[in-house]
Amino acid sequence: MLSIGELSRETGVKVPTIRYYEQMGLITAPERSAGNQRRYSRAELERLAFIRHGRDLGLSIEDIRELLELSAIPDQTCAQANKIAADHLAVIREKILRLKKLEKELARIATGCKGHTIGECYVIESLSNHGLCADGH
Amino acid sequence: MLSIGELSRETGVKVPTIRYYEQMGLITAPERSAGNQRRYSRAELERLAFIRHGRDLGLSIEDIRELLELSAIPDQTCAQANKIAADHLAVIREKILRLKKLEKELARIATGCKGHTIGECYVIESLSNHGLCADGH
DNA sequence: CTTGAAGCTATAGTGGCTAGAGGGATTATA
DNA sequence: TATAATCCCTCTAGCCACTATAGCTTCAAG
Ligand SMILES: [Zn+2]
Ligand SMILES: [Zn+2]
Ligand SMILES: [Zn+2]
Ligand SMILES: [Zn+2]
Repeated sequence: MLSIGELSRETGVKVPTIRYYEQMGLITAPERSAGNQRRYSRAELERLAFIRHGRDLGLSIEDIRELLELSAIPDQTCAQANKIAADHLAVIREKILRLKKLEKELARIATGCKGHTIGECYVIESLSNHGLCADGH
Repeated sequence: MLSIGELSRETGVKVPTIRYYEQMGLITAPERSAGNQRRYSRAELERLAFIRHGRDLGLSIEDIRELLELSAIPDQTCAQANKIAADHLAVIREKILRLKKLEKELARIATGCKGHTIGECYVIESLSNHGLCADGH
């Protein structure tokens, strides 16, 4: 049996976050010690590691909740699990595209200032005037 | 003089967001009509457009607040404005790098499932086992 | 003068945590 | 066994940048 601190160290999930996940119903309330402290089993550690991995991959809590529910039914079709992964990949790709556009614009803005005062500053001018931007963002 | 709705249409900033910016002190409380409704001048429209452009470029409210304060002092050096832009560019580039790693991992996960049931699902397996991941994320 | 859109304030909710206050439990050492 | 250090408990509030709702008032067009 692990204390919440040990579980935290083993999974890399911070202690208040573990309690938060319990409150959100992502993990069930564990056993308690005689003095009312949480005590976790190995199965609970694995579940938390699954959650952590999902979060590290950028999945939302709700996606993870659904994947956890699915993973409890080994005989069911995995179409929905595949869809969650595919949808999330699409979201990440869109984010990358958006950020690349921003990067282009910001690289121009951040390197374009040849002046020395605010009155001549290309950064300030660029923010005042979206017409200087190449892409629509 | 513009009503808050007209200002919203002209800048693309939603009405509740304009009120929120006022509350945050990013824009000053405008004149009011006889019936207590907000009335904006062209100068206020330009200030809001500046804010909107900053947000579209991903700057934080605090960065924008600082840039607005700087822009009021045309004779001062613009070093700080340039720094805000450069720092933000660096943040965006880091985000892109992180998302590209995620994309790689997710592309593998989302396209790797050859099974049909949860029990054989590569998505579920990948989440359970970080060892399958190439990069540390 | 009526109607419907638009505006007002105040409060609470979003996601995913994180921080702090004010205590109780456990464990290691003396 | 005493004590001190560390850990853990609950509860509440805060973070960011909005967004939504409720219950009301004002405005502009016909
Ligand atoms: Zn400059
Ligand atoms: Zn622009
Ligand atoms: Zn599958
Ligand atoms: Zn991994």
